[in-house]
Amino acid sequence: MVFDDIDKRLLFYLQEDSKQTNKELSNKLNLSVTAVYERIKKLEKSGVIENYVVLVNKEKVEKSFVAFCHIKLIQHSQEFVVKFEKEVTNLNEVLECFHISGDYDYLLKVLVKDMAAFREFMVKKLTTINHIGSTHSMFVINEVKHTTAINI
Amino acid sequence: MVFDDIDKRLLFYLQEDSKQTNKELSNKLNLSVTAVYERIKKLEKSGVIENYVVLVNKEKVEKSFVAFCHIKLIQHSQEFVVKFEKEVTNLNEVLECFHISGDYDYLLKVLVKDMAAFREFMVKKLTTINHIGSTHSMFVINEVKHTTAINI
DNA sequence: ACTGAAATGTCAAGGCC
DNA sequence: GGCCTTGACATTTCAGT
Repeated sequence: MVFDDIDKRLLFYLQEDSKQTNKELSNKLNLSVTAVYERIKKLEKSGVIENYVVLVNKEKVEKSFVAFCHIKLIQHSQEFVVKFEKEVTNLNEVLECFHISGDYDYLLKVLVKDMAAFREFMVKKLTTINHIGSTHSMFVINEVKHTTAINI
Repeated sequence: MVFDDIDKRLLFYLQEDSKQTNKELSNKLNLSVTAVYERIKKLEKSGVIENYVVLVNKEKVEKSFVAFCHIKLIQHSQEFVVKFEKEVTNLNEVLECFHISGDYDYLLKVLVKDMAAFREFMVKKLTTINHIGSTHSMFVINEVKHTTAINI
């Protein structure tokens, strides 16, 4: 699918605030409401717009502790990898999991209440997954920037 | 603010799909439309619901390359830190930036088109920021899990 | 928290560059 | 092909209970 400048601006606005009405967007883009509507539908159908979601303030729901965990597997056979990835995906404390280059195999972003909850998570959940060799955790002291908006 | 089970379920649904109508939500929660409406307003006012956004498919907009960059500063005076954090925040390739514990000071999540674009980003943007000591980059081979939904 | 009603928004149809 | 106007229908929002 091909974007023009209007599509890019539209995506910019929607990534900032998806609750704007088509009327508000039509004013910003100097278009009719229907034109905006049709462009959005096209972006949804083509899969560019993947989803509409609410972002929740993690402090307000008592999930203030963010950690990144490096993980190395013992072995890298297809079977082990698939199983590990599936089990990690099922952990709701794990918001993100990436297979990465470098000394470790995976990088996980973990969100829990506090350090005690993190310890609990490591001992009772993460390290009970088989085939994990070593782990190395880094704790977030401060979140400097965090956006879901892609610059298009 | 105190949540009951209904609020938690409501947040679960909204974190999955914020485009559901209050009517659909009222069915799932066995409430009236207005009750749902009022609960959502309360969650917005209290700041639990931070924002409504569109999530864009990064492959579809030619941003398929994700890297994590560790950064160490030369010095850690207030002045240097503030300036570094401000400049990093202004880089649109940087989606996330965390001040972290461990060998490095910061961890950045960078999103660009490809390896060539990443090189460009490092040479022309990131390393032109003053006071950066050393960097260490890790490349994402595969995204195993990525969600914005917090388990409440 | 519910009902009911006004205000507002979404979306389809048809016509015009 | 993309844009506009119109109008029907759905949803949001708010007052009263």
